[in-house]
Amino acid sequence: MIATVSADAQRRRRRLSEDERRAQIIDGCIEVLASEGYRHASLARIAQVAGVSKGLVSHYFTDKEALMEQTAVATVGFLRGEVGAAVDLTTADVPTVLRAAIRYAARLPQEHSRELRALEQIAHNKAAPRLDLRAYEETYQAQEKLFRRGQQEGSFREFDTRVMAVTYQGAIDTMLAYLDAHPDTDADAFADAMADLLLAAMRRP
Amino acid sequence: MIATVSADAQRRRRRLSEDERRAQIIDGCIEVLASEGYRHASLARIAQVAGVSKGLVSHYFTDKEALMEQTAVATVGFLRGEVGAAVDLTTADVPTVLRAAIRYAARLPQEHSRELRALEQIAHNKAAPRLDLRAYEETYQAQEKLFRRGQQEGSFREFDTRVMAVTYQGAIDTMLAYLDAHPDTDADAFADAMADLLLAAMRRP
Amino acid sequence: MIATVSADAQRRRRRLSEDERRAQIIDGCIEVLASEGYRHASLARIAQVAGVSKGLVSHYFTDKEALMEQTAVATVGFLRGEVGAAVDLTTADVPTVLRAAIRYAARLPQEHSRELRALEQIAHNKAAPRLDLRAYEETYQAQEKLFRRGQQEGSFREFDTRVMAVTYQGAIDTMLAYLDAHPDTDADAFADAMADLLLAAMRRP
Amino acid sequence: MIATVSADAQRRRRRLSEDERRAQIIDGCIEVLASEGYRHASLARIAQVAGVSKGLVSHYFTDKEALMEQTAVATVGFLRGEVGAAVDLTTADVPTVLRAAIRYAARLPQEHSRELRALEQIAHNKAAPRLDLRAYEETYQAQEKLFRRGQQEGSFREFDTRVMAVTYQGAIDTMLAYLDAHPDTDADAFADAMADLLLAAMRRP
DNA sequence: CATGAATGAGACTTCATTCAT
DNA sequence: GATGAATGAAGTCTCATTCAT
Repeated sequence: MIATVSADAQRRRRRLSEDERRAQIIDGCIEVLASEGYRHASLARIAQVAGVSKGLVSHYFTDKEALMEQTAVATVGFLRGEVGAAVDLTTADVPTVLRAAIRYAARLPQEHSRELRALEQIAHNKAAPRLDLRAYEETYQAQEKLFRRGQQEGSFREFDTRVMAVTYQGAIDTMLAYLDAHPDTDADAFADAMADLLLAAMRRP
Repeated sequence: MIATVSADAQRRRRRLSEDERRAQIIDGCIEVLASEGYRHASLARIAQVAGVSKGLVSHYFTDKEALMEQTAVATVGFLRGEVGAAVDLTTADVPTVLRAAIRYAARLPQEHSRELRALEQIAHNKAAPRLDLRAYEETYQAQEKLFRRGQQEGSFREFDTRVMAVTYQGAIDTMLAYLDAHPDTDADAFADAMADLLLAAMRRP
Repeated sequence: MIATVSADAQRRRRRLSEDERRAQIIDGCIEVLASEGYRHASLARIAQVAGVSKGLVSHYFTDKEALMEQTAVATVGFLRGEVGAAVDLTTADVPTVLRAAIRYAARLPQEHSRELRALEQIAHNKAAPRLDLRAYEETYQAQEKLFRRGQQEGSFREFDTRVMAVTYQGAIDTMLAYLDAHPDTDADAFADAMADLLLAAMRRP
Repeated sequence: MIATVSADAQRRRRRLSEDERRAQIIDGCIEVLASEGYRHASLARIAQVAGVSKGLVSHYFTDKEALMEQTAVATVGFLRGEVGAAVDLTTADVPTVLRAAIRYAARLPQEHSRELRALEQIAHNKAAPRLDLRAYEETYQAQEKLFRRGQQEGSFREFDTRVMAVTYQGAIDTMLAYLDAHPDTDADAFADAMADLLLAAMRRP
């Protein structure tokens, strides 16, 4: 949970700090996006789920677009923190890093399905798709850097790192959606198998 | 082009068969989705672009959701036909089939960017995500069948075919989006490189 | 009455020509402005009084500002036509023209109180007051031309024609408001008395 | 300035007397009305300009209408005081009084443009137009009394004093608006010319 | 006394859908 | 069959007013 206030949503006219209210509204926004989709994510519905009046949402967020954007930023930051805390990108060798990253990613749908779904809803419905492209570009570059390190360390063969980054990211994203849609799947096993496949694609023969 | 009626869209009150009308409207729907996005795809705008009255759209399609669904079905069928015509799934050995399939897919964004974008818009805005799951399930099973054939033929090593299918499909989908967003990329080279990577993941060492 | 459709306002889903609908809506707008003031002239109220749905108002008029502007233009044109038909500005000598104009103006509050009030409401609440200034400037110049003709014809003494125009117009406008607020007043007598006063101010002694 | 507190508007939580607070808020109200118009005169904006919280405005004034009405009353009283102090209505002969009054009025747009504009905004947006009528009635009667004195003193000819009062007041009001809209005009010269015209209308030939 | 967070009614506008022509 | 005028529900946003602090 990003916000821990949802339990008290019933009370009337509680006075909260600006940050608490923003978190509460953003949490409601995530909830509606995740469970009902962007189509039904009206400000009225979000306010209702957040346990807050419509007017208050408009008071804290200039307009709907701003709310969505800030929700996305907050959620990305939150997830990045979770992943970052779990995966050490620097010390280990690259195959180990990738295995850990894939394994960790595979657990996200179980623990943060809500946030993942909300993010996806925002990403595919926002007016300005340029931010998306930029965000992906950064991700690709970070991954390419990692792949090149693997190549320099000798564990990876030569391949086009950009193509690999697109392949890798596509596999991960699709795995997240698949695991979210099939909760009975053994996520760790699935992740390990996918890591095997991807590493087989990269490893020096 | 799915429909070949767009040229005549100007003419007024042409008497067309039901199928022609549906195709005309679906083509307008694709056009608006691809160039203006789901947000701006009102029935009025679709009718305008299709060169048809609003009332006629409602006459041929129960409601907006039905129009979107039928547009998706028609477009998927169309694309599947295009790919199927180009790739012979039976005679060649599996690695060759996959190379050809990936290469062909990579050319889709150039030739059918409109249809791909429209499909994406529908997929991420539709009310019922179940169709997606079912459609994907069929695709996964077809791919798994292919992978198992490769394993039986001896060209592929043992691996979890479901995980491979998810990996493979994710890579392809992401490639399509990447090539659509980066039109200057050499699609054939990109496809070949990705085929190398995926086959490296599958081949017997 | 500008529009003659108000009687049928009850019927449902009558299909009218664009011009008739515009006139119907403009008539409703005038009615609300005159009887309830700009404050209460919401699109919803106007639609209700016009016997039309809210949506139709938005269909025929881009936004509220456009509705108000077109209502003003239509009403000014209507009143100008009424006055123009009654007063011949060219043949008679200037004092006679002014007497006739003042007398005619004094009758407006009886016959077109609604239109006068509506115009006033729009004039004092519109966003761009520049049009007002321009409109008044034109009026002043037309009056100055008339006053100069009187001076050349020898019936008027020398005076500052701009100051006289401001005085004259202020007197007329105030008379209209006064007669509208005091319907029992004998409008013709009032007009004649005011014409006497204003002509006394202008006549060669 | 009606209130002399605006300089201190910055200070926080100053403890002021009730009257001082009211004056402070009324001054903010005038300021917003004059510079931004009734449309933008929300209580929030008025409170902000007055350097006071929204809640305090509601605390001192029952509702928005009451604030507007009291602002109008205070401003009218203020302006009347200014004029009254400058023009001696009793000692001098009537033509002299009128000349002085018109001249003084002509200076108001320079010195009290803010108050005049605010008053105009309130007058044209208030719910109850009855106050206006009553206020005007008093003004008319005072002027008629003056005109009758002029007739008794022999300087004025016989004329309908009510018509003259309406004419006179309309001329003055329009002059004020004209001078406010055309600041480059020589106000004294304009006033003298208008006094000439109005006195010509009244004087015994 | 004073604040400003919070509410909720209502304004404008868009649009899927209906139906007279 | 085909049109597009008309409807009305829903959405976003504003703001006068209330009330916990």
